[in-house]
Amino acid sequence: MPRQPVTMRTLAKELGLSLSAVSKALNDYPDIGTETKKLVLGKAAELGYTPNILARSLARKSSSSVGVVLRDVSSVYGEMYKSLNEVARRHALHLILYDTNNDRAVEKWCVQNLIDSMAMGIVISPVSEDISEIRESTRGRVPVVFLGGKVTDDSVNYVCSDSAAGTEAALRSLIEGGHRRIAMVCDSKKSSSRSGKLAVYRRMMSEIGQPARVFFSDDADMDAIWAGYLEGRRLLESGDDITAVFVVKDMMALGVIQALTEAGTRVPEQISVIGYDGIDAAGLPMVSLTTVAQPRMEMAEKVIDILRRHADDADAPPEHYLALPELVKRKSSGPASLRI
Amino acid sequence: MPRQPVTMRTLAKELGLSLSAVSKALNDYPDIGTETKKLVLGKAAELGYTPNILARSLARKSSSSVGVVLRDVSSVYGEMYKSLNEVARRHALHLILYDTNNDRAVEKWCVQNLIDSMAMGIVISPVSEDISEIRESTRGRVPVVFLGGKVTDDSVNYVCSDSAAGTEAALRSLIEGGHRRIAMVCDSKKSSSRSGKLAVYRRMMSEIGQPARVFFSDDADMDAIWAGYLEGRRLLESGDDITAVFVVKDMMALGVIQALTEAGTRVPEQISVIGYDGIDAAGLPMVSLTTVAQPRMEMAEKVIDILRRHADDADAPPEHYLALPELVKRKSSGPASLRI
DNA sequence: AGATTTCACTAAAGCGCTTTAGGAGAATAT
DNA sequence: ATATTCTCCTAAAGCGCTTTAGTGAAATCT
Repeated sequence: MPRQPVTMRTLAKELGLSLSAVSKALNDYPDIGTETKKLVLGKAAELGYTPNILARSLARKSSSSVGVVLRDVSSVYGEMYKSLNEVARRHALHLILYDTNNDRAVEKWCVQNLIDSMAMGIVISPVSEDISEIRESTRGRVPVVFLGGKVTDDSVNYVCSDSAAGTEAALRSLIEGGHRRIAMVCDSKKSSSRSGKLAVYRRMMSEIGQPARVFFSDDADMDAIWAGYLEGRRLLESGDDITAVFVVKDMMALGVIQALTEAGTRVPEQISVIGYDGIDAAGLPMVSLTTVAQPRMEMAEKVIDILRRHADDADAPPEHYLALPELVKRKSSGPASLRI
Repeated sequence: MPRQPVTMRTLAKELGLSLSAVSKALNDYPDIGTETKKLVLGKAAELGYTPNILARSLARKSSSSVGVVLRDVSSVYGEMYKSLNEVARRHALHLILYDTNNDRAVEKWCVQNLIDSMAMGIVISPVSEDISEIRESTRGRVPVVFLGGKVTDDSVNYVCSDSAAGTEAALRSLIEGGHRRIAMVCDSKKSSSRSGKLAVYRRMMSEIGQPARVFFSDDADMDAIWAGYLEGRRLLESGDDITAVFVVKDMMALGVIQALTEAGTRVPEQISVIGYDGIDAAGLPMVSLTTVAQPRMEMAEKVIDILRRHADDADAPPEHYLALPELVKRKSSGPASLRI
């Protein structure tokens, strides 16, 4: 028999109490008797009462779910979802995950939907650096945290890894390994310079008295691994006798490696490769990519943290968090002395 | 100025109509005038009205969000999320994704939460094959589709790949490539035999007059890649002169390959390896694992399909869908003649 | 012309919960 | 003894939408 759901009304009836008394007991209000509270809680446990989240959210005008809007769930940020989910669960929050597939229209739809579901917050890795539309539709209604280096507008909340520090760590490890002719492979001119990776590279190259050797892949729509592959080939054809290369994205780094090994260049014996992101695949034994990994749990915690603070106080000042990434050394890089 | 949200009441006031008229206009009811409908729709567009999803769901007693409860989001089913999300969006559905981390308590919490949010449906890759608890809490309240081969109880809905067909395709390709001494690596005794993979293997081995060479890794809590690694070593130590191996999970296959290459056995020249699942990583150039890939889009469509049908009609009979997987040949397998 | 049907709309209850204002009774103060 | 404060509870409005029952006017039928 499909007994019908037990609501607050059921509890109230059973105990001869008013609805408000039950509500107060369940929500730890101050003006409720200790005895009554016990009674209500007992009955609730007995009847297996669980609050209807929808009704509660509607009445409270804010739900307990946060929207996660990603350009591509099969990216680092998708992999960060696991951490995000765990942190969220600890705070009894629910995550609604959207993959916008890099489509601004879809992105807008997702954001609107989240607003209409009275989401408690939105974390988003936006399609474009132009976030005016997102700001427009979320305007004051719901706190937003931008994820990843795409947005570093100080008037909004954002969490990303400190790419300057990460880049420096990667390059320093190469330089300390004796490398001098170090190339850099970037995805897009804009994002690499905005995040500071490019600037750090330029500075460090000039510090060791080397020219900057930068390879740009500016075709946004290309598969990252394939983009990396093309740049790997260009790098080989450049004629520069490069001994190491720093790639701004792991996926592209895999493409670079592919191009190198295909041309008979051994990694890391002839050329060391370091990526950036710390994707799961980098850790596979047959991949074993040295990479600058982002501290996922830390970032996830910070995201939820900021969201909660801004949910409590709509006028809280914008917050920014730069997580310190960690260089994870694997088999794709080594000292320059490996060279024959 | 943070103008306050425009609701149906706003529209009604502006147009001098009743709330119900507005609702009917927006929801395509039959008993509403064509003119009025136009007026309402026009005003709605003008004021940028969007319905409050929470209120709607509460009133309708069913929401437009489906819960996706996965044992591990970084598995094949996590990778299927992208497809699921796309199909869902086409039907204006929202996906709430949970990672249970293989914990039954967490799983229960997730399911309960979905019920309390009046989810329109739940798709779940359950922690355990004992789904009594799940059935108990969802009992009639919400349609559930089980994902993956763990559950094949005909009294519930499930969608998974036809592992018998997949296994047959993999083994046939090996046999046609001239292989005879073919081993099989399984994760757990139960799941491999329940899904039929083991039976097919046994049958096909006997058909070519070969003994079954099965390696079980029964430690459930082990990292799949490491589990595969161990079985790979056992396989080498077995002394059997094996030329090919079929592994029931891609992640384990990667471990097997790792063990083989580490021992100086070349893949596929000396031993061919075929996995099962079709995870993204299998397609990476440096991995290039031959695998039995599940048709994600097709399965996603079927899942949503079943859910929708059962949401409309609570008494619809249970449905089962076996998707035909496809053998994707890559560099980890080849004909036996490669052997020196 | 009167009875019946159809059309297009409104009123009002309800979904399950929160929250504000207020009230009865007991405890303390004057 | 009355006035004041607490304490614990209730009543009722409200969140934004859906949906059933009902109503007056126009259209159709006999």
